[in-house]
Amino acid sequence: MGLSKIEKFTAEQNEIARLAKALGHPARIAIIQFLVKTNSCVCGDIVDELPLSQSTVSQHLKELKTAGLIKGTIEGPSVCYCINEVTWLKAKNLLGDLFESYSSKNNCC
Amino acid sequence: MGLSKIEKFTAEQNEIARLAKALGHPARIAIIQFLVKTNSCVCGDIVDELPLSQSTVSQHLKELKTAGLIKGTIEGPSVCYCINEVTWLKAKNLLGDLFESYSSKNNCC
DNA sequence: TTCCTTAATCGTAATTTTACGATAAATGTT
DNA sequence: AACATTTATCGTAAAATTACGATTAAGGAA
Repeated sequence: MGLSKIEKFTAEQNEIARLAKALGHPARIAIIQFLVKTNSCVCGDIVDELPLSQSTVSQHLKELKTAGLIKGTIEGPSVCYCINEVTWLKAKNLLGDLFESYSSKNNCC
Repeated sequence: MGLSKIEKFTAEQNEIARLAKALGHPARIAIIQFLVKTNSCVCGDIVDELPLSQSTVSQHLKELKTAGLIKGTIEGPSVCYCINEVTWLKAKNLLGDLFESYSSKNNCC
């Protein structure tokens, strides 16, 4: 079926999974790392940074944008992308809390 | 094509993406949260906790196990699962570093 | 041994993802 | 206006994901 039954899970579980899934491809990690490294809007250079075709990169950018992790603003003929701080912090907190919630004590196997 | 060109990216990018992808489904988040909550080996109760069939849950468990995030030990007729601490901490660090690497200063759009 | 329980695997189907070339749309330049 | 640049979208194909029922495998209980 390929379609997750999102209605069966909590809003938080769906949200965490949605954000993690958006980060679940090396190209998108590369895009994020590039945006973080330059630490400002990046206009037009992203395609050149990736070993993928322009259309494929555009698709990955769209997925990151749909997930809310980045945002793009039109700047003349090109588009400038940067990290979307609000969702970025939400992802940081949700995933951070998940990782923090585990304690190695009582681990029996 | 559905196949990511993992050879085009760095080992770190692939590793982060691989771990994030494993967390990219609400059922797997639910499994992880359940294991974290009980904070010990969970034997046989996982299927009952999820709104999915036994075979589907088994498939999700396998993906988490393949990613290294959980481990299962055979305990009589059932299998006990728990968080795999080593990979869990690796994921925590890799994703943690990624989220920490972003600073909202100089954000222009 | 026979039965029951538990979990993995198989087979299958629908959907999504990944990827690329080609095309379209939008803006700036000459 | 004509052209070049940049990015999104369309069309397509291959592969992966998700899901379930049915079956298999393994261990414990009667």
